[in-house]
Amino acid sequence: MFLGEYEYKIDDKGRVPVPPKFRRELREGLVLALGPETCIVAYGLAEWKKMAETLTTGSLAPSKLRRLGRATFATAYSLNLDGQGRVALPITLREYARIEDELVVVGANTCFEMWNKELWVAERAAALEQAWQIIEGLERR
Amino acid sequence: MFLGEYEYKIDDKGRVPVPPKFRRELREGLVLALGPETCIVAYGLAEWKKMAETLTTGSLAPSKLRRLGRATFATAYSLNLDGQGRVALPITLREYARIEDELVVVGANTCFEMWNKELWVAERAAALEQAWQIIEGLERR
DNA sequence: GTATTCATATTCACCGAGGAACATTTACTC
DNA sequence: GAGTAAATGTTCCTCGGTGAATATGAATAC
Repeated sequence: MFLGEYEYKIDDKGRVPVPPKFRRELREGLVLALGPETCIVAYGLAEWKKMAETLTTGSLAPSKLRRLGRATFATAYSLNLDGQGRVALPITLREYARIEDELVVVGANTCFEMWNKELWVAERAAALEQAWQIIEGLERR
Repeated sequence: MFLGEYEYKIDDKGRVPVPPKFRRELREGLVLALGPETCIVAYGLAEWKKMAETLTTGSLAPSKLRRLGRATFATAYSLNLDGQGRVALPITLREYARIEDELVVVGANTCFEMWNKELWVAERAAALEQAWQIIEGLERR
C-alpha cells in the first residue's frame, strides 16, 4: 500500500531514493513503466505480474494486443533497489516524464508515481479540484 | 519476463548481444522465428514448446494445420547463446526483418523481438499511439 | 593423398559503462 | 547532546560490448 508524497533530488547518476515506507514491498524488485500522464509508474513485482496477466488475457484483436504489449513491455524496466534504498531511473523514462533534478514520489495505493515537481503541483491541484466536485455531486443526491 | 529496449550493433559475423537481463531465461536455448510484423521473435525454449503445443492442439483442419506447421517450424531456428551471451542470426531471418547493422532488441513479456532500428521507431510510435487511444476509450465510460 | 584456401565457429583481450559497496552529512528523535 | 536513520556523494570493481585472433572443418586444387 503506497501512500503519501515525497520530494527528492536525483543524483548525477540518475538515482532516486524510494520512500522508506515503500521499500518493504519492493524487496522482490520493482517495474518502472510509462505513466498514463507525464510521469513514471512503479509497481512491485507481484503487482506488475498481475497487471501483465490481465492485459494479455484481454479480449482485443491479436494485432492490437501485440501493439499494446509492445507499448507496455518495451517501455518498462525491471529493476532493484540498491543497498541505500535507491533506484536508478532509465534515461528514456526520465525524458518521458520530463524529470530533470527534482522529482516527487507519489503513492497511488497499489503502485506509485514519479513526477516532475512542477507538473505534479499542477496535477495535484487539478486532481483535488475534481475530487471536490465529485464529492459535491454525491452530496447533492 | 522480458522488458525494455536495447540497441546493438551486429558484428561482421552476424552475431548480436542478448541483453544480460534476458540471458538467465535462455540458458536452455532459444528459438528464433519470423515475427508477425517485420521483425524476428525470440522465445526461450520452454516458452516455445508451450507455443508449439497450443498451435498443434488447435482445432484446425489437418491440412491447414500441416501448412501452418510448415510455415512455423521450417522458418524457425533453435540456437544457443555463445560464451559471451551472443546469438548468431540466420541470414534468412535477418533479411526478413531487414536488419543490416543496427538493431533494437525489444522485450515483449513472454518473448522478445529484434527490429531494424528505423522500423522499430515507427512501430513504437504507432504502438504508443494505440495504447493511449485504448486507455482513453476506457476512461470515457 | 596431401596441401592450401576459404568459411565457420569458438575463444581471447581490451575498454568503457554500470552496478555494488563504502563513506559522509543531514535531519530527526529520544 | 547523543544516537539513529535516511539522504546524498564517492570510489571501486565487476560485467558486458566490441573488435580481433585462433582453432576447426569443409572444399578445392595440385
